[in-house]
Amino acid sequence: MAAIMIESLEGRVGSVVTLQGWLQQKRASKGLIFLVIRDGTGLVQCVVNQRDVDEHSWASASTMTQETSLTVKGEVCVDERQIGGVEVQVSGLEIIHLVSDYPITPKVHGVEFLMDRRHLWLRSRRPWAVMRVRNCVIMSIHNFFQERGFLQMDAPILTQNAVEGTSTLFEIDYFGSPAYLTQSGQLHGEVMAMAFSKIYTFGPVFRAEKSKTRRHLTEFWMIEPEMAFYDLDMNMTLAEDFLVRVASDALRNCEDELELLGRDLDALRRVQAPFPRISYSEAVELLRSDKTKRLVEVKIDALHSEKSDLEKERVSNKSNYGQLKEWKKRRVDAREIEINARLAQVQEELRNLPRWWQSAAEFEWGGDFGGSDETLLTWHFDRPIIVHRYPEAVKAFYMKRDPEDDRLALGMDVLAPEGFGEIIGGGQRADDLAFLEEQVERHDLPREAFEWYFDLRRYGSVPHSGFGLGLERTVSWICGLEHIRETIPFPRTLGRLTP
RNA sequence: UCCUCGGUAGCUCAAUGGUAGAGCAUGCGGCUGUUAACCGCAGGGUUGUAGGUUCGAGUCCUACCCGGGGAGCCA
Repeated sequence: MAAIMIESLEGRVGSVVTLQGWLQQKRASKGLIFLVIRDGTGLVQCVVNQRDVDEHSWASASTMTQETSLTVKGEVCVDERQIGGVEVQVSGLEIIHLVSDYPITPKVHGVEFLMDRRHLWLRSRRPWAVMRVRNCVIMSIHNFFQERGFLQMDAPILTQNAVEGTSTLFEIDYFGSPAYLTQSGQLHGEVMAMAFSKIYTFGPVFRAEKSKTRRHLTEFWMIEPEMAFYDLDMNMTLAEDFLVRVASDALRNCEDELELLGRDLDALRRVQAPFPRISYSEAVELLRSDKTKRLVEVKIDALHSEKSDLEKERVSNKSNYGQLKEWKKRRVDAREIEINARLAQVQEELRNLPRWWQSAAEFEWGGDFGGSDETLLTWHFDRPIIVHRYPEAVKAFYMKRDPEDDRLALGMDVLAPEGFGEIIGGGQRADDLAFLEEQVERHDLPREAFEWYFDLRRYGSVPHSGFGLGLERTVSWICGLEHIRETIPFPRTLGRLTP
């Protein structure tokens, strides 16, 4: 009999099936063992009753340890208490490989410990949910563009071009000459847009930024659509439709996964067009306004009352401690650890918020937004927002200038709500040869390397636009994750290149 | 590079300058419906490294190493 995948068990109530998988968890009492089996498509509890199985199967179930691989046979039964509503009454089982000392035990682990064992951690429930959402987001992206007639193209990874300065590029030796790992497929995307009108890239990019934050990877996947004959407004509308699609596909296909991750689904349901569009100048005003000040004050008050509640609870727990029974003391000890961890978090936020407000209040027109500024901006809205028309100095050399105000570039960023920040950056590209030549000179870029790019403006130049979406930041937002390193199977960060 | 927090048992964390502990994991025993099961017993430690202060240092001081978070930069 061929093995059945766990995800298809619901439709097989009453029939006898064979499953193959790994033991995720075991609970035993006299004459009865509960095995939770994982096969990548889901989890199912298998009940081994000593009365119903032969001696060999019973012995196997008894000795079995976490992550032992096995084949199990049994009848699918309805049990409302289980996830998926079914469990398997085991009639026989066979160990394939018995494990001893699997390092990731069913308890809380620290980040470093888990990252060092990422190759095993990926078997756990949270990574399972995240990787399934990532897969869903990837399919959603392809479907969105394919349905709209975009051509998928692969930009080169090895390149000579430094699109936004060389300080953040990984340099390699290319047969004796310097070359770089690409940090964007955009320039090559523009080439293909002039050949196919609407294209998108989907590939890895590399940034040698020495950033150690929850938003940064040195290797990540970027999606960059590029459209001939699109102006800034059309570009923004496309980005909007795109994110609405990604969020709704995730809600439709990954509700279980998102719930396992504790995601607030209502926040995702609010991702509907139109997104608020505000200009950079309006955003600056908003940052400096009393509205932002009040928002910060409300947050600070909430944190203060949470802090005093936690401290009160800690004191009252301590005062009763002596009279408690042993098992209750352990409860209190565990709760104390929880309280301490949350208090540390609250304390850090309380330290940060006044600084954030300070820097927002003193923000001067012309600068680029920092992470805290973006967070404060998104707190004003319940869905993603689009900020457009930035000062040209903070944007890339290839951005088109605003015909109505030469100080501005026709760039736009999409900021995800709930503090997740920038997930899309893009804009309308400069289509005038003389302007681009001047820009390359002003930015001190090697002119020779851009000759082929200039050709696009020599032969049938048209208005065109595009944007780049960071896949991992998007998955992070959809899943509601604290840290981007959980969104990619093998994250590459400052100081981590293994596993 | 800078700022900030941390490093104690396999893991997560406790411990006014005064005898290093708990939970989980592991092993053994108990329990026929468990949901991070529960109950009993047992083993498990060079408190990151090197110095210093002190009658006495996990705790205080100095330097270094490693890690978390943040700034800059960015998706």
